[in-house]
Amino acid sequence: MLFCQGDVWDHVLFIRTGWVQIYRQFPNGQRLILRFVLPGEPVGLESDGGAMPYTAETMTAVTGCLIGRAGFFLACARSPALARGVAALAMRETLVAWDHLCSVGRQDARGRIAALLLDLHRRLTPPTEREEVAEREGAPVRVPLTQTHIADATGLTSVHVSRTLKRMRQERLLDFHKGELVILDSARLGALAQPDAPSVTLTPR
Amino acid sequence: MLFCQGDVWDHVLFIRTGWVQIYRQFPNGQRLILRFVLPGEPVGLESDGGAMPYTAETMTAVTGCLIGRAGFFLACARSPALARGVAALAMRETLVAWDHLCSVGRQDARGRIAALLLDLHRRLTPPTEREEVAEREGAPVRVPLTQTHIADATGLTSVHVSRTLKRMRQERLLDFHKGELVILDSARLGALAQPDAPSVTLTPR
DNA sequence: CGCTATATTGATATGAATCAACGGTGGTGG
DNA sequence: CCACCACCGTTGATTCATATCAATATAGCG
Repeated sequence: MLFCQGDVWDHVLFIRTGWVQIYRQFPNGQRLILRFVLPGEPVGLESDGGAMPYTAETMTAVTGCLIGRAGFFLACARSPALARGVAALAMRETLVAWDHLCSVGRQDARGRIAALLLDLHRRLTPPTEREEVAEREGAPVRVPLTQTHIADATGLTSVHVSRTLKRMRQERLLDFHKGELVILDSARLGALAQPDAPSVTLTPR
Repeated sequence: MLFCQGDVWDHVLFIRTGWVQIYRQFPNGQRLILRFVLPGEPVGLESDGGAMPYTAETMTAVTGCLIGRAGFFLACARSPALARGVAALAMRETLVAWDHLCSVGRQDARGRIAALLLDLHRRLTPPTEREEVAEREGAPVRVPLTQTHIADATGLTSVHVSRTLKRMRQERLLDFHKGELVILDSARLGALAQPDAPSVTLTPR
């Protein structure tokens, strides 16, 4: 547990290895995972300096670079390039949140799970290996999630995630078992996850 | 229509008066409203400079300040304070998106609508008048939304929004008719919208 | 060994979507 | 002035997706 919703946390942590989950918890005991933090990504940037509006908890052993919040923003004030980079990071963060929002707000269980697992799979694949999509299909990737994690990230129930994963396995879309993710048919999965509409074909208004 | 998903839009627009909706559209014709932009807020900041990943459309007559994207970020590069401000803006934007995500992912129709309308009502009320919550109850506020807007922002159907608003009206929670929003019982509405869990009372893990 | 967390499966309940019809309203043009 | 039309909201009947409740299996772990 890095910090808990409500804590004051005057640091920023850049993950080098391991996974972290960022989530909100609700009075009724439910929670919603906002983001999985992978190596190279920051934790704790989104804050006004007061109580953290979310919880950060490690999912595996984690190493990273811990920086004091005040010092970090002091450095930003001295380096416009750094400040600009942080702004770009934060804006990309918003776009990621909006993708997530669309997935949860407008897709069914299969679509949400497809979107989540495809996104994780993509982020875990070095960009140099892109374009060889077919190559990567069938290769197992280590993804330290439980079905409960998937449920909490997609706004579903773990029971329903279990059923849906079973169905997707039967449909030869993917296989997910014991933290091993195998993408079997990225084309059909991508269609399920409904990538952004080709805006050219949409009549505006 | 300020710009359409897929367009290149090399500007940033700061709204002075009027409302703008930011949304994603999907191949099947559905859409999801990501954000309502109110006076004082920016449009088009979240972008990598390429095709816009969302559509921005005016909901009323709008005035504002239109700035070239390149010039704006040039100014950021010269003024660390400005860059820092933009970064803070973007981070707050992410927190807003996460609130929205929680609402859509973990609440029922009443909760989602309550959260949306309370949020709009709060943003429309000058901060100087805070603490006089009871005062503001019962005062109608102009909110230029249709029920379809509410549906597209909450991930529901306009049919279901109609039924749910009727029920909330009968429960004396609020009244929304023809763009006039009246908050009747902000306490019960706030409970429905499930504000952040009081993290102190939650046992971590 | 029993503990706890995780996954699976079945039966049932429920919230929301869908399909369909209809009424009001404002705008537009004849 | 009226006829028409597009949009918006309402309501009812029905279907469907997902939640809920409950039982069981399994595996890791101290």
